[in-house]
Amino acid sequence: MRKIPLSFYRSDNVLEIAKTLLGKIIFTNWESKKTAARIVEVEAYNGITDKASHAWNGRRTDRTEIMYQNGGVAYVYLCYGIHHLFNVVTNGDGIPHAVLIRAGEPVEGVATMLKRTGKKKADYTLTRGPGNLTKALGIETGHSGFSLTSRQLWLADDGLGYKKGAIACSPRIGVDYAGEDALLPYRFYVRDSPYVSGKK
DNA sequence: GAGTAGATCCTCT
DNA sequence: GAGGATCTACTCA
Repeated sequence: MRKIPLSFYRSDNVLEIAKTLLGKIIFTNWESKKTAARIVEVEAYNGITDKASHAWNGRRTDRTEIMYQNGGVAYVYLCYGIHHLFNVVTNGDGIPHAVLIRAGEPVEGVATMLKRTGKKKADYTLTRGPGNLTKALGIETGHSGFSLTSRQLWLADDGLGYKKGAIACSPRIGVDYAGEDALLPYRFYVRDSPYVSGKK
């Protein structure tokens, strides 16, 4: 198991990074409670030419400023007033690429996840969907800007790789407002994981 | 089982 | 002041 190095995030091919992130593991470790989930679903947000991205057309605000940072930091923001969405910022300084982590499989600290989410038993709803995932991992907007190589939050590679046939792609979810860009096949997921969100 | 409303608050206009 | 990279529960059939 090795921590993913910063150089990985600095690639200019956000689609490649998104695909590669499938099977990797997100660790969080705050308040002495360690939790981890294996990523099974992601979406790529391709910078200023992508209407679905917050940074579309070079929009730059206090909130999106994080996306313009050098790759390897977390971008967390609140959606619908309830859900925290966790993104991995990629590419170099000044280029607002990001990968939204949409779903994972619990790996470690399931008891802690159950406590955080208020669920009684671990089933596939625990880390299915971006809102549930961040809740289970304890990620909140205050963690936006954290380095992904820090001691509290990091991504790791345990050597597991999915075969090409096990990975599928599709248009992104919940971005109908983005016009034709909503049709781009920028969502990648593990085909037979019950933790993948969206239609069954 | 399918469809829809409500929750709830930060961010940008 | 409106709306959103969502989820859940409830209605109706």
